[in-house]
Amino acid sequence: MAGVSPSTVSRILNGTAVVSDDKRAAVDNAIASLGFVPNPVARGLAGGRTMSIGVVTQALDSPFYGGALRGIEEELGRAGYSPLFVSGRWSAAHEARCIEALRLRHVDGIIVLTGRLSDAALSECAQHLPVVVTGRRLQAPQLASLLFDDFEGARLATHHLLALGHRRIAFISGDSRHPDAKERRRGYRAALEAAGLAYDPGLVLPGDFTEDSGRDAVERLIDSREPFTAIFAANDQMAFGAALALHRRKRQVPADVSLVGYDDLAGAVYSVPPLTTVHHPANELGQLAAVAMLKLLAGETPQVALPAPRLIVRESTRLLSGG
Amino acid sequence: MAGVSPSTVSRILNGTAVVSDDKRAAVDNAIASLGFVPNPVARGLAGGRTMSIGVVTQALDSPFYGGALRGIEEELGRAGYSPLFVSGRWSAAHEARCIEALRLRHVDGIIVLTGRLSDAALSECAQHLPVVVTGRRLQAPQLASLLFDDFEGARLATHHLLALGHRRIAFISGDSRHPDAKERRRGYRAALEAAGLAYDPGLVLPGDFTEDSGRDAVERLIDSREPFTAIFAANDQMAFGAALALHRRKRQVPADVSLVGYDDLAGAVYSVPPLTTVHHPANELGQLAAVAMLKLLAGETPQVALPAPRLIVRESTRLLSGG
DNA sequence: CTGAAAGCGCTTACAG
DNA sequence: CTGAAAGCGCTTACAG
Repeated sequence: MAGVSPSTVSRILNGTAVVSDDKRAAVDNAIASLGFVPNPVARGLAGGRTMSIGVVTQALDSPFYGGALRGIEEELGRAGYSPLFVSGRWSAAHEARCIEALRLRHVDGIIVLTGRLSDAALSECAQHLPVVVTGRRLQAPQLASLLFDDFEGARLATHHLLALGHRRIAFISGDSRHPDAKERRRGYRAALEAAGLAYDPGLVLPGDFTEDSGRDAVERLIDSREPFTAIFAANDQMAFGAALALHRRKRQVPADVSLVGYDDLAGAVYSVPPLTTVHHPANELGQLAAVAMLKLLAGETPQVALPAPRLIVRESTRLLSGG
Repeated sequence: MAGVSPSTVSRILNGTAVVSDDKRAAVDNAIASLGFVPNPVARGLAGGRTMSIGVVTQALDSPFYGGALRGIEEELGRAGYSPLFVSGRWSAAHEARCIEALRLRHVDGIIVLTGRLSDAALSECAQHLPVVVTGRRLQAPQLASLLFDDFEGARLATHHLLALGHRRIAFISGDSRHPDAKERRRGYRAALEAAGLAYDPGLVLPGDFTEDSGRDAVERLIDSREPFTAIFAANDQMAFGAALALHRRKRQVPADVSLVGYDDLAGAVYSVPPLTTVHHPANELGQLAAVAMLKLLAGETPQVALPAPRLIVRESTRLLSGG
C-alpha cells in the first residue's frame, strides 16, 4: 500500500477522476514494485464492464471468416479488450442461444459476423448493449452494420469475362438465403445486360457455397449440353469444386473454360491454375468491425466504409480463342 | 424467493450438498418461473471457478487448427464450459503473454495447441491450474499431453510411394523447430532405409510448412537437376505449393511426378488432382484435448489415445511407369 | 439438512 | 482532490 485508499487506486487505474500528482506517483510506484494487476473478474462484477466482446461467427474453421477473427482479435487487443468467440453454426436458433450465453457472461458488446438472425432480433439486442453486424445494412441506435458491395464485385467479375470475349458465361450461385448470394447474382445479371446479353436461366446453377455444390453444378452443366466457355462461381470454394469437376470431365482451365471465383481465399493463389477472383478482405472486415465496436463503446456513432471489391486476375481466365 | 436462504439455492445449483426434497422442489420451481440464471461473473469471483477454459492456438485462421478449435468448443460446451481462444502467433514470448492474460481472467484450465513454449514453462503453469498440451509428450502433475504419431504417418506416406515403385523420392521438410517436422523426417528416412535405399541429402529440401516454401523447394529441386519421380511434402500446404511449381515447370501430377502431403486439410480433396495425404484429424484432436481437460478438472488422470495416422490415397500418386 | 455471516476484489455514489 | 461505506451476485466455511 502506498498510503492511499483503495478508491484512489481505482480512480488512477481507470482514469475516472483527477488525482494529485504526488499520490499518483506513489501509487504508480507501488503498482510497479508489487507487480499489481487488477482482477478483471472483480472489475466485471463491481463495475459492470468485463472488457470482453462477444463475437458470434458461423464456424471457427471457416476459410473465409478465419481472417476476420484474426482482425478482430488484433484490433480489440490493442484497446485492451478480449474477444469471446462462439460459433452460430448457420442457425438463427443457435445464434440466439450464443448471444444469450454471451450476455450472461456480461460481455460489453457483441459482434455478429453475418448470421441468420433477423434484423429485429439484432436491433432488440442492441437496446441492451452495443452491437456490430456484418453482411447486412441495418439502422438502429447503438448498432453499426458493415456491408461489402457484393453487387459491384460480381459485376466486375462478370465484366472481366465479357471483356475477354466470353458470351456463354455460367453462374454458380450461393445459398439464396444469404443476401450476398442474391447480390452477387444481381451483379452477374447486371453485367450481362449491360453488355446486351440476355440472362439465360439455363446457365445459372444453384449452389450453396460449398466445394461439393460447385462440383455438382459443373457436372450438371456439362450433362445439360448447354454450351459455355466460362464459369463465374459466387465464391472460391465453389470455384475449387468446379475446377475439380472440369478436370474430371477433361476440360482444361483456362484453355477450354475460364473460371472466376469470389473471396480470394488463401488457397486461391495456390490452386492449379491460380484462380482469378474478387478480393474480399476478411481480415480488414474484422478490423473494421472491431473499430466500430470500440467507437460504439466510447459512445460515438461509427461511420465505417468497407474497401471496394477488387478483381484479382490470375491464371484461370483467358481471352476466348477462336470464339 | 422460495422461502429458503441463498446458501441453499447455491447448494442446489452447484450440487454441493444434500438438500431435502421439498426445498429442492420449491427452489426448482422458483428458478423456473423467474427464469433465473446465475451470473457467471459473480460465480467466478466468489467461487474461484469461471467455467471458462483458455485455449492458446497459433493462428485463429489456421487451416489445420481451425478444426481443433471446433472440436474443443463442441466438447467443452457439452460440459457447460466456454473456451477463450487466444492466438500465440508462433512465438514463445507471445504465448507466455497469452497464458498470463488467461490466468488473469481466472480461466479454470488452459489448453495449448502445439506452441513454442518450453516444457519447463508448461509444467510450471500446470502447478497453478490444469493444462493440456498437444504436439509433445510431457509428464507433470495436473498436465496431460497429446501427441500424434508423426513418425508412423511419414513412414506410411513414404512407404506408399516406395510400393508404387518410386526410388527417387524427394522430401520437403517442415520447420525444424517443430518436433512434428523432425518426426516426419525421421519417418521418411526410416521407410527409405527399410527399403534398402540410402538417405540422399540432395533430395531433402528445407521448408517451413507454408505454401510458398513448398513452391520454392520444388523450384530449387528442379534447378538442381537431381532426378526424382515423387515428392513427399511434410504438410499439405507445402504440397499445394509444390503442385503449383510442378505445374509451372510443366510436370504433370501424377503422370510425371507423384505427390503426397500430410494433414488431409479440407482443401486436399479439392486440389487438382485430389491429393494423396496422411489423415491428421484436427477435429478429434480438439475433442480429445477437451475431454482430457474435463478429466483433469474432475481431478482424474486422463489416459488419452490419439487415433493412428491413416494414409488416404487419392489421385496425386501413381505407379511409376517405365521406371 | 440449513441459515447467518463473511468475503471474493474491485467500483461508485456519497460526503467532505 | 480523497476516504469510508456500500454493494456487484454469488460461494463457502462456520455454526447449529
